[in-house]
Amino acid sequence: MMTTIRDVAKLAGVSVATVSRVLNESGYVSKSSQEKVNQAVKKLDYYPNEVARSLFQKKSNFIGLLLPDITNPFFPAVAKGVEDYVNRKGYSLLLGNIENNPEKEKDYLQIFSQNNVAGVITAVQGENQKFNKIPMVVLDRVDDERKYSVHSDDYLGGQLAAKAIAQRNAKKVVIMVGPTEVNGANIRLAGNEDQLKKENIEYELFQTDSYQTDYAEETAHIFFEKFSDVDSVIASNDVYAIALMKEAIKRGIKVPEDFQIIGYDDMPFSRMVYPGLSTIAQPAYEIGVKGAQLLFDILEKKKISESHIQLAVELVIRESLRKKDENER
Amino acid sequence: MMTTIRDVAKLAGVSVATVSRVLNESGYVSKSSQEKVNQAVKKLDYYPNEVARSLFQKKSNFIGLLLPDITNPFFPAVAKGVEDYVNRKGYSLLLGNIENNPEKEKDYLQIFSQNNVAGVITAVQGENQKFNKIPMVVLDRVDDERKYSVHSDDYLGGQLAAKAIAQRNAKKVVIMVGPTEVNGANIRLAGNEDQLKKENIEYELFQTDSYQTDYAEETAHIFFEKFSDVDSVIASNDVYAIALMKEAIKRGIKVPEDFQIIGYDDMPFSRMVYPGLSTIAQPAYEIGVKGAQLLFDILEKKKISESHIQLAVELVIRESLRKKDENER
DNA sequence: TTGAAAGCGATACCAG
DNA sequence: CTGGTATCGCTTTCAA
Repeated sequence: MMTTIRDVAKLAGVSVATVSRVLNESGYVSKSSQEKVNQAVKKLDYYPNEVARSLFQKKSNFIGLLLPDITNPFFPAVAKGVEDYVNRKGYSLLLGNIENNPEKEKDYLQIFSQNNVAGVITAVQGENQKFNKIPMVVLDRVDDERKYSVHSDDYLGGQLAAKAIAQRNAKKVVIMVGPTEVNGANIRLAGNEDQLKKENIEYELFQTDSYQTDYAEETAHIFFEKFSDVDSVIASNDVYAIALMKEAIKRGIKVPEDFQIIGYDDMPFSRMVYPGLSTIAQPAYEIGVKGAQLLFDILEKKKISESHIQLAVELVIRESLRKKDENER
Repeated sequence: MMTTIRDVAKLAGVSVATVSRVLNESGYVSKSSQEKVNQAVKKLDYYPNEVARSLFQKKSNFIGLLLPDITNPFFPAVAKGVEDYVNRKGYSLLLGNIENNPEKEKDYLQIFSQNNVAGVITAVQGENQKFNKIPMVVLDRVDDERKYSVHSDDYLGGQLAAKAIAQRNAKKVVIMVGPTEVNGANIRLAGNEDQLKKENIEYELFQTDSYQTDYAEETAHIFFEKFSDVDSVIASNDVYAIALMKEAIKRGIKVPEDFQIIGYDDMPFSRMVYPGLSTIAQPAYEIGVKGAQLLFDILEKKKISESHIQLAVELVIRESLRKKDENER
C-alpha cells in the first residue's frame, strides 16, 4: 500500500539505516549507496511518513496558529505572513480560530501539544501557564517579560489617531475602546487619552467587549443610539469603523462633514470603501512574518536580540476625516 | 518528561492495554480498573499522544483545508464553517493558502498525505490524480462524477445577476469573467450570457485570470482604461466589484446613476460599504459546513444521498444598482 | 561506511 | 476481564 523506508531499502539493496542517512543527509554514506537510494526513492515516488518522524523526534513540522477572528481581514493578512515564512522553513500551519472563547484556546493548545507542534504563534491572550514548554510567540503587546512578542507601536498609534481627530475641529469625541483583555487595546486607549488631554479635548468612552466582525453592525447601531450627537470617533478597529460609517450614512449623517472617524489596522478593504477610511496602519503581513521569524530563531536557538519586537505604525489619511483646521499646520 | 500511557498504567496498577481500553471505551474493562485508570489519568493530567495514535491508525485527526485566497473574505467565512463542523467531530484543520499556485497545491496535498490527514476539503481545483486515495470534497462545481462537491447554484446565480442588470436600463454592459480554471466561474458566465441574450442585451467580456484580492485595484484601473464608457457591470466577485465601484467614484462617475454594478458572493463587507453592494449571495459559512459534513459522511461510510450538493443563491439588492425600469415589474 | 536493533507512544490481537 | 507483545514507519546509537 503505502511505500515505506523498507521498500526503498529493499529496492536499493541497502539497509533502512542507510536510506535514512541519505534522506536526512546525516552520517557517512558512500556515493554509490547514495545514488542507489536516490534512484529507488524516485522510482517508488517515496515520501517519508512525517507522523513516524514526529513520533521519534517528539517534534512535528507544524506550527500552531491561534487567531481571534478569522473573519476580520486583518488576521488573514497576518496569517498569510506567518504561512509564507513557515512554508519557507518546510513547516505547515495548524489553524485555530478562537472567537473570544477561552475554552477553545485551551483546547487548541492542548491539541497542539498532543500533536508535537514545534511552536505556536498566537494573536490571542490567555493565561496558559500549562503550556509554557511550547515555544510561543504572541502577536500583541505583552506585559510578561518571559514571553516573546511582536506588536506594533500601539501607544503611538493611539496618539496619532487622537491627534488626527483633534486637529479637525472635534466637538464631541467618542473613543470606542477594544476589549479590555487585549493588551494592545489598553495601550492604544492610553495613547488616545493622553493626546486628547494634552490638546484639551473632551471625550467619552464606549466600551466594546469584542473585536468580532459578527457584532460590528449591531454595535454600530447601539453606538448611535447612545451617542446620536457624536461628531468624531476613534474606532477600535477598521471593521467597526466601517460599520459605524455605514450606520452614519444610513442615518443621513454626512461623512466626514458632520461625522468623522478614524479606524485602526488599515485592512485591505479600508481603502476600497467609500469614503475611504482614515486609519492607523499596522503592517499585518509583516507582523506575521516577524512573528514566525522570531519563533524560528527561538527554535533554532539563535541569539535573540529583541524578544519584544515593535513595528512602526502609520497614520493614513483618507476621506473619512475632515480637512485640518485652518490654524493648524 | 511527557507522561505516557505507561505512567498511567503503572500508577493505576494495570497494564497499558487496559488503560488503552478505558481511554477508547473499547473491549471489556471492570468497573474497578476503570476507576483506577481514570483517577491516574486525572492525577497525572494525562493526554494521549496523538502522533503515536496516528502512526498506528494510519489516520490523524486532521482535515486539510485548501483555500485559493485567504485574504478574500469569502474564504475565511467558508473556513469558519468547516472549522466549526470538524471541531465538533474532534478534528482540527491544516491550512493551506494556495494563491493561484498549482505547485503549492501539490505540495500541500503531499504534506497532508505524509501526515495521514483523514480527509481534505478544497476550494482549489487542480488535477490531483495522485492523491485520489485521500477522501476529498471540492467546494466548487466539478465536472468529475467521481468527486464529491458542494457548490451553490452558479448558473442560476449568473442568470439572476444578468437579469438584475438587464432590468435596469443597461446600455453598455461588461461581464467581468473569473479565472477560466474555476468551474463555477464558467457556469456563471453561461448563466450571464444566456440571460442577456434572452433579453437581447449586448455585452462585452473582460477576462481576469485571478480572484486574488491583491490584484483587485490594479484590475479595476485597467478595466476602466479599457471600458471608460461602461454603465453596467457584472463583476466576478464582491472584492472586484468593490474595487470597481471605488475606481468609478474616484473617476467622478456616479454610482449607481451612471455606473451600476452587481457582485458575487455577498461577503460580510458587501453590505458595509457605501453604496451597499448588490450581489448574488452564496452561503459561505454553510458551504463550509456542508462540505465538512459530506466529508465526514464519507469518512464514516454513511450512505451518501447526494455526492454533489447544491445550495441556493439569492439576489441581494442594495444601492449599487439603479431603480428598476418603469415598464418592468 | 554500513546494518541490526532499540526505541518513540499508542493500539489491538491473542492467550489466559 | 486482563496483560504481554507485535506493530505502525522512522531515527539513531552501537558494533562491526
